[in-house]
Amino acid sequence: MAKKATQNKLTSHNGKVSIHDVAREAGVALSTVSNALSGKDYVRETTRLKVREAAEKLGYRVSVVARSLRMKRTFTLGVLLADVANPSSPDFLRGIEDIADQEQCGLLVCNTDGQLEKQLTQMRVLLDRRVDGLVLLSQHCQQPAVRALLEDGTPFVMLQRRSLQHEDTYVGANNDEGIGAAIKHLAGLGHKRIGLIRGPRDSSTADERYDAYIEGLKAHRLEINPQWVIQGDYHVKGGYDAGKRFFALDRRPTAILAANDMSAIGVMNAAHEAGLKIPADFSLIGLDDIEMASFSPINLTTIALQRREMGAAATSLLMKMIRQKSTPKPKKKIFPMKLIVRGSTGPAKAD
Amino acid sequence: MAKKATQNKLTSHNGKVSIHDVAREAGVALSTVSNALSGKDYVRETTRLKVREAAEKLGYRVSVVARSLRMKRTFTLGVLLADVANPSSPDFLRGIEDIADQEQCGLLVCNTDGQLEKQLTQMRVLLDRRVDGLVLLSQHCQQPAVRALLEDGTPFVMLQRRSLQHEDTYVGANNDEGIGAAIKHLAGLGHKRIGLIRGPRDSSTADERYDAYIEGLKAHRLEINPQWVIQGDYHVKGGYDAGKRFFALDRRPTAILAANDMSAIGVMNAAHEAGLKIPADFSLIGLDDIEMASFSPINLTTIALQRREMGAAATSLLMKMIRQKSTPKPKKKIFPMKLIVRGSTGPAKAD
DNA sequence: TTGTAGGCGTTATCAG
DNA sequence: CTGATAACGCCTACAA
Repeated sequence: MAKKATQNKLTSHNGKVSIHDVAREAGVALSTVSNALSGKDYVRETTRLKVREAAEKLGYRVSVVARSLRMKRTFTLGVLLADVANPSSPDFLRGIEDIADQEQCGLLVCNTDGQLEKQLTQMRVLLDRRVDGLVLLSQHCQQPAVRALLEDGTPFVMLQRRSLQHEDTYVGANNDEGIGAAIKHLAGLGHKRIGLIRGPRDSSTADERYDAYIEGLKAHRLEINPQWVIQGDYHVKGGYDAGKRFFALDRRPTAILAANDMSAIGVMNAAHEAGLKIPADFSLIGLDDIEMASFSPINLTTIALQRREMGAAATSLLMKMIRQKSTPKPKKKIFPMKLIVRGSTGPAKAD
Repeated sequence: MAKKATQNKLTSHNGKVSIHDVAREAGVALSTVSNALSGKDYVRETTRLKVREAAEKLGYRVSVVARSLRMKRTFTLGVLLADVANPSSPDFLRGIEDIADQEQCGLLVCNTDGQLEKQLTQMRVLLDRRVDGLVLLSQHCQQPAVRALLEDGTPFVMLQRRSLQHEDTYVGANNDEGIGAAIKHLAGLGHKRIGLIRGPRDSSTADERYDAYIEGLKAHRLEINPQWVIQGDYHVKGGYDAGKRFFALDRRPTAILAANDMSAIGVMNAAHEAGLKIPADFSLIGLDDIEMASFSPINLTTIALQRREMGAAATSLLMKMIRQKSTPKPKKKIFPMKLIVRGSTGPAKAD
């Protein structure tokens, strides 16, 4: 019995107070402290109280890292996104946080800048930290290297982006519906030439929206013209460039559907520079409904996305997967999109 | 010697492969694996290679949680901010991330929504996870309860907010300079009545800016009028309300200095609603220079803050504190502010 | 240069 | 109901 060195350890706490100290203070066994504090129902109330008092007095705080090691659960979720600075990211993040908070989980947030290499690095950072699950809000979700990392067994959800080649749990939005409503709105205003600024390549969402655009044009028997589809990048600059290219066309669209609000803002910048008025000279529709879209100098008609709700839904799904260790069949949840008509759309100019 | 149960453990890895497995695969001792992988220079190169190969083959990834427990270092930083969704937050976050990444640290990000209660909860979440350090980008930094948590010994930096009652390591901006330049600019344009939308209470930065505003007016011998100082909250809504109150004044300012760009946007919304033109009817200056400020429909004259640089500087300071365990004297780093003249300022209207 | 033997702070499993 | 004791996976003296 005298072999353990535990005894002399009892006195020396180098800064942090541990469960040992609480046990000693409360005059109970170490395991009792753990049981009492973690709310085991078989602990006598008086004991629990005694323990709690001791803990309080000593300023004891559990070490989540020790607990994580033991429980093989870190109570931490990893979030991978292209760019926090994109105005739509924080809303998703908030939704994720809503659930994480209520599940006592922390959030490890990483940016990938849309670069595969960075994404891999960040995924490793997350996995090495043994996060309980991953929320992927980033591109490259069908790259082999990414998939390899995903095979690791850590539960994950795709949010807003997905891999068409894999059956993953996914939360997205009904792009058909959103784009459809936008085109219907424009058609109703008499627009016959509708342009599209595409989202980045390697984005499933951008693909879906493109398809929905084509479908929408067909549905309203509008002209489909490859010149009216310009590649964007979800950023202002891309929208600006696309806008300039549109304006340079001889037969140019009377309405532009932008990949997202930031692209639409880019178009606004370009229009301003070119002396074109919106919606007098052409109509413009964004997508996302970021806060800024509603500011009166911008006043952008756009297709709203329920980002916070989507983030929360994805995280709920993730938590479910984490809880029931076994991976049942992947779930999908598609949120509605809603057209918000503001001041950037108006009747088509008579030709 | 036959008492240890280590041996039968060697075969059973329930999912994750551990350093044990690598040791066995490589035919070396467990500690050698650790040494080899963590780059100890006394490991023979051939051994290191052998180990690396084995690790690769088995798909071994270090468990940062186990390492954290052992090393008493989690390689994780906690970031506390009022709101990720505020457009200026992500830029700070990026700066923080720049350094964290290069230091192999992860970032645990929490929102407080400016609520003391939430801030305390989040701080506990962070501290329980034994983050190596804290970046505080949130209010309430002089509340006793917050200070108590800070006493815990975890290194921390104040970014953009600080406690005037405590000597903390702090990274901020030169508010005098920024506000001074703005007022000089307005005075130069002939403005004699300059209003201010104040930042939230309990914010040191808002206080500093208010002081700078008063100093600026004095320096240019301009009228100081309490009616021209309206409380805002750094949000659009607060700016909108303030704007309306300004417009309702009988003798109203010909120029408004907003607490931040979001407040300024709020004023723009209010002006639009009231049929007032900027800068024809009054001039407006924001503060932050968020990306949006440069978009042509907004085109806001503003005072730029080097957010990303500030975030990075704060984090560098923090890392330094973490490394040299001892807490030397707190450092301060003040960044310049720069007036960016755009289209929201113009000559004062003749009275 | 490599191997051995703790122990970091918890929780879980069993005996009492 | 409470109390020993063994892991969890890793790092680090110290010994060989």
